[in-house]
Amino acid sequence: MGLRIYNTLTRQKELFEPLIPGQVRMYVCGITAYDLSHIGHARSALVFDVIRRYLEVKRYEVRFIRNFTDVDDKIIKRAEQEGASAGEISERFIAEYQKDMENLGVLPATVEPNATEYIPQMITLIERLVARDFAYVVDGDLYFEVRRFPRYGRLSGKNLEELLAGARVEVDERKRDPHDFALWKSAKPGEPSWESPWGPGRPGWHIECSAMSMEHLGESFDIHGGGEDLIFPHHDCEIAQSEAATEKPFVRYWIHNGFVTINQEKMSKSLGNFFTVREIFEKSPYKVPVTAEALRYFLLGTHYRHPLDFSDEALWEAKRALDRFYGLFQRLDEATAPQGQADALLPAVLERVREAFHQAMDDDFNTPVAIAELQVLRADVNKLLEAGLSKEACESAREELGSFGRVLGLLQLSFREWVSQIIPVGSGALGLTGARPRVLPDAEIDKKVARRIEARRQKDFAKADEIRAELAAFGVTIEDRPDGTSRWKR
RNA sequence: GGCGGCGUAGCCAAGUGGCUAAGGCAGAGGUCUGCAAAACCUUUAUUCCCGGGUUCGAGUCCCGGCGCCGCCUCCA
Repeated sequence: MGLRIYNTLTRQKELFEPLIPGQVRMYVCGITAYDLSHIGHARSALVFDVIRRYLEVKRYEVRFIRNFTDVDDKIIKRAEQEGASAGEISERFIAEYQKDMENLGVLPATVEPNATEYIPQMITLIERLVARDFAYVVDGDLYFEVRRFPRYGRLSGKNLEELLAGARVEVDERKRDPHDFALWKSAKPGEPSWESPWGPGRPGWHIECSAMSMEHLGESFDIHGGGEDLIFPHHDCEIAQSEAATEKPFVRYWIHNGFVTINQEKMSKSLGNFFTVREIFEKSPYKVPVTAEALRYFLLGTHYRHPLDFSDEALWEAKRALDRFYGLFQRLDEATAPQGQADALLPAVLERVREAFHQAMDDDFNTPVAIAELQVLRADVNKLLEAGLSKEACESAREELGSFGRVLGLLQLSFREWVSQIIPVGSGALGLTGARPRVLPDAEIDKKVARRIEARRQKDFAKADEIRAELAAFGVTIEDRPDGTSRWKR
């Protein structure tokens, strides 16, 4: 049984076979660094993070490149607005992005190149296109001539005639075809520029990804990914210029993630309907690891190719679902059945889930099903725990859940970490109606819980209930054990 | 206008020809408990937007509607 991946190029799921057995070379289009990242960017990063992790679980050696576009019209514009240089702007937002990704638990890529560090490679690539007569100059700008590349538009399923019918293309009379795209733009006053055979200027957007991917992965590689809005024109242009230059197939598997929407509409800068990753963390009543995990669980709960509607309510629903896993972890930590009456049943339960989990992930990275299998495992382990699991069995169950979780970047915290992660009173918490509960230090809670245990021992239930209500006001919930002791959580 | 996608329970979301339509959240009843909480058990879609068709058999394939969304311009 092998991994099957939906390939945008062929519009079907295909058995994954890397060019070099045992190795995977993948490139994902990263961000243009001119502003804070929103949840849509987070989704893309997370999806490819999980794909990368799963490929590694499948024992592939993965070489994973995720780039930054650090020169571009929007960066230049922002730099003008702020009286800074384009380099300062891109540097700043690359750092902000790295911080968001770290908070989200997105693993660093093997190489995270900045476009401006690859100008010579871009120039070399463009020279090859010029030599092969795929490029022409107009007023110092260099264009790729799409008519010379008959397969242009194949990835997006478009052809030039149909594209022309769409009246949205602003026709530049100087170009031979409206869809010819810039490989090199001549410098305008005040703009960042580099020397080139065509005069000082800067690269077009598409050429950077071709140059960086080829530099790090070779002229043909396995996986190229990005958001589905990049299919056209960006990825079609990449294919055209790369294959025109090399005469080799550029990429074997094209993977595109669906959008995050707000009220069913694409989340985007231009519509202004976006949440930044930063504000999710800032407004969350929980500390970073817990918020990150809730966001991850939420984002992976929908298949990566489908649209996903974001709402704070849905986010906290994910948090509640995770609470149940961590509740199980708490009980597994306690492991109160030395005789382990149900131990013998555990291996079969684990084996079944192992199988189902991998089957789900092998089917085009079906994380919703994979998560559902973890939920089934959670329920199964709960049942066995009730029947009696030894300390060793509890540990192996916990370990197994952790190792499945690791693939998705979930379930890596301890119960204590999960549950002690409320942030003290702040401004209105995102999505939490009413006042945020004040936070009581653990020691205070332990003291009150001890007093309550004593009250219960003396059958002073009025007092016990009073203490419980008091704690509830601080967002602390009590669970009494059969042996008269109590555990708490918030 | 061209190309593509989606429409499954109160909500979210898998399933793309065949056992009883996964799983989560929310709800109801029960076991447990001093009462709770948590957990567990039971329960919540005779039915998958609508209408035809193919098939022994269809959310699943085909045709025609309706609704929503995306790409065709920068965009994860």
